Amino acid sequence: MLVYYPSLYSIYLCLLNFSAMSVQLSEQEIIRREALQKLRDLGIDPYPAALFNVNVTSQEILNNYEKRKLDYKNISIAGRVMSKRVMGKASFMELQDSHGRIQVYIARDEICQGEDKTLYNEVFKKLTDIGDFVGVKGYVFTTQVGEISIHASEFTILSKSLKPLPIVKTDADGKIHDAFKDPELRYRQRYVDLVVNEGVKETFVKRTKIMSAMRDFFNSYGYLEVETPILQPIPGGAAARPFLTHHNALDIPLYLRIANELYLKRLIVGGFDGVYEFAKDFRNEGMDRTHNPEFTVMEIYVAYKDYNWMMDFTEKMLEKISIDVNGTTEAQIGNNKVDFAAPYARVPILSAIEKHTGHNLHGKSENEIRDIAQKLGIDVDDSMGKGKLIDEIFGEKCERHYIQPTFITDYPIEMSPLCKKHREDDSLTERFELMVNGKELANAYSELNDPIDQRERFEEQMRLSENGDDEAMFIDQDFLRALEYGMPPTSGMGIGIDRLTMFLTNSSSIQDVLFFPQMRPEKFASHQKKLELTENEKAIFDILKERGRMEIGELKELTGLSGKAWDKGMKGLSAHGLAKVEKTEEGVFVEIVK
RNA sequence: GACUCGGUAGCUCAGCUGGUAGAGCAUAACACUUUUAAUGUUAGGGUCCUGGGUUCGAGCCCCAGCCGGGUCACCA
Repeated sequence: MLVYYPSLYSIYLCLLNFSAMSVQLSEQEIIRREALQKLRDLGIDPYPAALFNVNVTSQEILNNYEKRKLDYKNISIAGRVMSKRVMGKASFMELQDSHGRIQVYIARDEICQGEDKTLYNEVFKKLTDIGDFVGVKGYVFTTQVGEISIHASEFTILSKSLKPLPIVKTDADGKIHDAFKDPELRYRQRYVDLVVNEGVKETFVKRTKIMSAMRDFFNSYGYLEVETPILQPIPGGAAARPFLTHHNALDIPLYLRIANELYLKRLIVGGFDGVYEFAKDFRNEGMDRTHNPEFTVMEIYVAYKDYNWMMDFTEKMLEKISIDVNGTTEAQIGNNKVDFAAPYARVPILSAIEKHTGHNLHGKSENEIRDIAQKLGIDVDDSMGKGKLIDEIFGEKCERHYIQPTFITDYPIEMSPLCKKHREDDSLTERFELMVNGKELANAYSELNDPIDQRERFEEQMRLSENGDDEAMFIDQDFLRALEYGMPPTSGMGIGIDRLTMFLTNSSSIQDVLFFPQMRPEKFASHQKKLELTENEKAIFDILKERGRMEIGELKELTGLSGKAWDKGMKGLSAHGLAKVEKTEEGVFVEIVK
């Protein structure tokens, strides 16, 4: 996108380049920069280059020390200082490494064996801040109040932190105080969220485990993990609005993929038994608690299978993933307890509708269905075909009832242009969606491999497109050519990784399972070197320039500014360092600063 | 896109239907060699999101905007 607008692009780079501008520092940031200089003055590099050997993690110590005390006589550990409690000649600090936190005991005469106590008195007590990375060597012991701790014999600064972290404290009852929970700050500064909020890392570790459990499952069947293009000349495989970009050398438009289905099927045409891809897809649509413009979908295609086989496969997969990740098939999702143990109920969509509305739609015409939808209180319009109407009815009246994993099967043909017709009813397709907690989790077909039927379905999509449906699919001629060479009967399945992660980590927002959810770019205060005065500031400055120094009331009078405008103007001028207010016995004077 | 809630110190938040900006933690200084939300004493720290308006006077009221959350709509 940016290449279309070079001027915007340069403005954007300018915004990003905020570090070059002077930034106002808080008191605490200034103090930390001073500490940095003092360390250097003491001959200590606050950012040493050498590696620091670590031979244990906090978790290992806390788990194993009681059982194997002798193994922890000579340990070396590194991490961030998360709290400091100084008590004269001895102190405690909490050290946080990638696995957790452990308390460290630092006694002055232990880390300073000789006469020189600088390392303790200055470096540790005064120049070490919360957030600094430090290395500690020593042995593990248990304090009088029973906390497993490290007794430090050596203390090393590994990296100085210049920006104070939010302080989150947990009291004796486990109650969290001053939690860092402003969503904007948490998502924009995920690094801080990860450091100070317990449990955030765990969500992301689980996300990765979900993907590796899934990968293991597929690999155990011998299926091949592949990569297909993200930049596509025709965005196919789903109905959605794509992002558009441009390739300079080829001078062609390219789309960011909305799905990878058509490419994976080409690989089945090419002779692979099973292929799968964890794909970042991109859709240029609204954002909310469950939608991010880029998201991850796993799609898998297996030759010589149908959607019945895929249901068995999918439920086995989810059962395994749930156990691998959470140690149980049960998952708490909001107020619901969901059990991922196979097998799952299988309900044809028309039966689901009959059950929850009392209307049997089998063999009903489009108009009859439209009447029923209206009776059910659903907004309908003439552009909606049979498939869309059924989808609406299901979405409004049925979807929310399927809390436990349930395969909803046999969708109407109009909604599924890439799916094979049902073997028993050609108004339906061999498709299922897996519903969990009232939401769609996975979608699968017996893939359409009849090239002539596929061409007709695409042409039907084109007619929809001409009727104004801007999400109808494009015709992908190369994909049709591939099908004409022949694709074996194939079943394919796609599953939303973000949504699955939300379910298995009980997260209510997609932003909680994405490290960096999309946000409007942050504006950084830009204190340009070139001063630009506001109208108010100028009015005051122009008068003051003439006189140099004058009584404040008189100056205000002369400017003719309102109280607020005057106040803003004066504040602005002092902030720029152009004017100074001085209080003397004769009164209050404003002076221009040279 | 609509509605709604919020934006005040580094962080978490108070702020009386308008009158000199507050607390806790954090920070600085002093004391303290097994503490643990360490403690005690003292001190400093503010573009009250931005811009207008009303007013003698606005963190507070009015208008416009920016950013975020929630709900709904659109959308798989």
